[in-house]
Amino acid sequence: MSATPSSEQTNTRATLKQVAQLADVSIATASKALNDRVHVRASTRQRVLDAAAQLRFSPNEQARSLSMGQTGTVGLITGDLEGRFSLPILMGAEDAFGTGRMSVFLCDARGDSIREQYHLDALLRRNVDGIIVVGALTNARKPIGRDLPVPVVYAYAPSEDPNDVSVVPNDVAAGADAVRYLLDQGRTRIAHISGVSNYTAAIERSQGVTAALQERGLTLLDDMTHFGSWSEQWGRSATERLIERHPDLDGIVCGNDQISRGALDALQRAGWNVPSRVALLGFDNWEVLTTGSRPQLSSVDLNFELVGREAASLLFGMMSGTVEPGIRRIDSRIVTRESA
Amino acid sequence: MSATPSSEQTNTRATLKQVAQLADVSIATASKALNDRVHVRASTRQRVLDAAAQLRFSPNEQARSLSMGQTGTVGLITGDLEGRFSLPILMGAEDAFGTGRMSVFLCDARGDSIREQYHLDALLRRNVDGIIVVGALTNARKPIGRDLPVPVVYAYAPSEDPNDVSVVPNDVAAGADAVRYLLDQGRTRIAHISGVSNYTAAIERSQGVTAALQERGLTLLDDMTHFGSWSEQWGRSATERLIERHPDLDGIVCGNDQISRGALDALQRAGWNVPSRVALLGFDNWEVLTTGSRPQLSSVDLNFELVGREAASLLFGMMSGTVEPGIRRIDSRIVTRESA
DNA sequence: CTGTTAGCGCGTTCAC
DNA sequence: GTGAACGCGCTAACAG
Repeated sequence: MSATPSSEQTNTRATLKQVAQLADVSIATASKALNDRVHVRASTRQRVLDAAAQLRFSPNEQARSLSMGQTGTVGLITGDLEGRFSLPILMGAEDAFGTGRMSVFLCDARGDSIREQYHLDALLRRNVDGIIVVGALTNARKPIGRDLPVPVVYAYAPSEDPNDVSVVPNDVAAGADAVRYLLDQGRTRIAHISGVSNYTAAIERSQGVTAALQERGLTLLDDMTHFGSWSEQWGRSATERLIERHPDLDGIVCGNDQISRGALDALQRAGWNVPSRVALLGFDNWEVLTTGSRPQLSSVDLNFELVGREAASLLFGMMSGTVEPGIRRIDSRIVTRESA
Repeated sequence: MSATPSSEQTNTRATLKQVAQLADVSIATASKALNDRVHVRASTRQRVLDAAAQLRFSPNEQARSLSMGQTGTVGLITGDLEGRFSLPILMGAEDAFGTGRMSVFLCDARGDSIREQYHLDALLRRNVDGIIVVGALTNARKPIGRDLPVPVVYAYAPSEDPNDVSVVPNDVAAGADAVRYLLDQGRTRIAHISGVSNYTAAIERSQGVTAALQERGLTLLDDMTHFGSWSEQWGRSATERLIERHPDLDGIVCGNDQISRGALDALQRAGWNVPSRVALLGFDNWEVLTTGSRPQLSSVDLNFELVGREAASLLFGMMSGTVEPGIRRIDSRIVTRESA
């Protein structure tokens, strides 16, 4: 068959009209039969179904949505190049929608607000039924538009406007959980090496960490969170300093898994065993980092898939009714490996 | 304004009809004016443009594509959960299409061929203008369908059918380049620790490695490629064995960056300096892995963005003409850091 | 130059 | 039960 030396496309798709002709009924009847509407005789319905099957008919969504007013598509606008956060969220959303029932336009704005507007316009022209905006950081962001004709849910980075609907990880609780986990292991001389100091995620986790310590009348080593960057290098250098100053150090809460890797490296070079002397607990549960090291790293998983799933079902709710505005916070879970 | 306690959506979008009424012309004239067609007086055109601006009109793509026969959308079906390969490809494709001109449906089939068919059907119902299929491995895969009504390009994993159009990294050349790079540094006692033995990527890189050594009358240490898994752990254990057997080892080509990290760890524990005693070169150039270690890892970048860009422009070509079938191979580039 | 007419493919009244 | 007729929003062919 397709033995043409160069690729070409001539196949065309069957139309409802053709199905109707083949079944010898009107277009209207064919439509009713296929959509399982009432007022159509069983035998007629069967003729139509057979004809449709024979022609491998499937309805043209363009035309269908033009008359129905719903497209069955949603837009996902992300600013997160790496996809570290937006892909799990996308997958969660796909799950919530049900495979194939709703199609997702993925738009990468690359942190550029002009490109973001461009994508937004394209999505509106295409009449998406809703939009999910995924931020690159957890910092609150400006709303993507005012009085849009479709519902919008903000995921990962909440909207600054309290009248919008947002879903984010619960960073405060995650920080507190991390500390309690270490405390329950009997660790009491705990340090916190975090990431960039103006990231909401870093700040809120730090608040949770501090609060959980206070609950038990404890404080952080150095009485502060050490902010720096999200890198292994920072984890290494910060840990080296801790090693010098605090021979009694017995646990570190690391701002992410990269910092955790750096800390592990520094501890091992100093001959401090992990986890027997110092326990290590990071955030993000990025498998390529956590399962490669020896010992493997325990980590707080922020459940991005759940964030996506919740965002999708909220969007669903807004499409067919009304939803309370505000920020939803999704709980995290600790994945135990060998470092803590 | 939007001070309602719960989110709702009532805004509706302006239609061409409304623009025409406001400008006091017929719908057809309005259409011509907005689409910059001929046969419309300058003053009339301006009236229409003003009206459109005032109503913030933008055309309904559903209706437009229904009459034009083109939707301006493409589908990207991927099986690669992590997005390690498909996201750069997606970004390359977006670039090639031009932001906003073409919208991309992202479908994650998760390696499940049933889900893949489901997504394919949905894309066809939505009348996408073309489809890019991104594999999870570089192994050749079965065509996604026969005689589809739209052009298809396979990226990363080529189609088994030589009449299809595929774009993949050039793994043989990448392997050869890696070895030549080490040879040019004066390394001659080179080992190759690769990944899973039935991955085309692993096999082809190995072929390139062997061939490039042969060019200079050399062979691999142990006279073979060491296959295993794509993990740090495998890199570690394989390297430990090499250290025992080959005190003259001076370079390792690692199947990916994770193996490279593992090798680095083993070498450093043995007190073998990198790069002065042993040079290390991996594949993939996954920054989170390569820039976190000390020394930072040099790596062969397989240029996934270029793969995506090429796939997109081939798709473009097929949409508006004809394209030679077959497999295109995209060249890699070596990113030099500190390990080689 | 402009307006009228006729589709694109489908869902949905409303007569018959 | 069935089918003709209309509309979704827009573009294209033809008259004026």
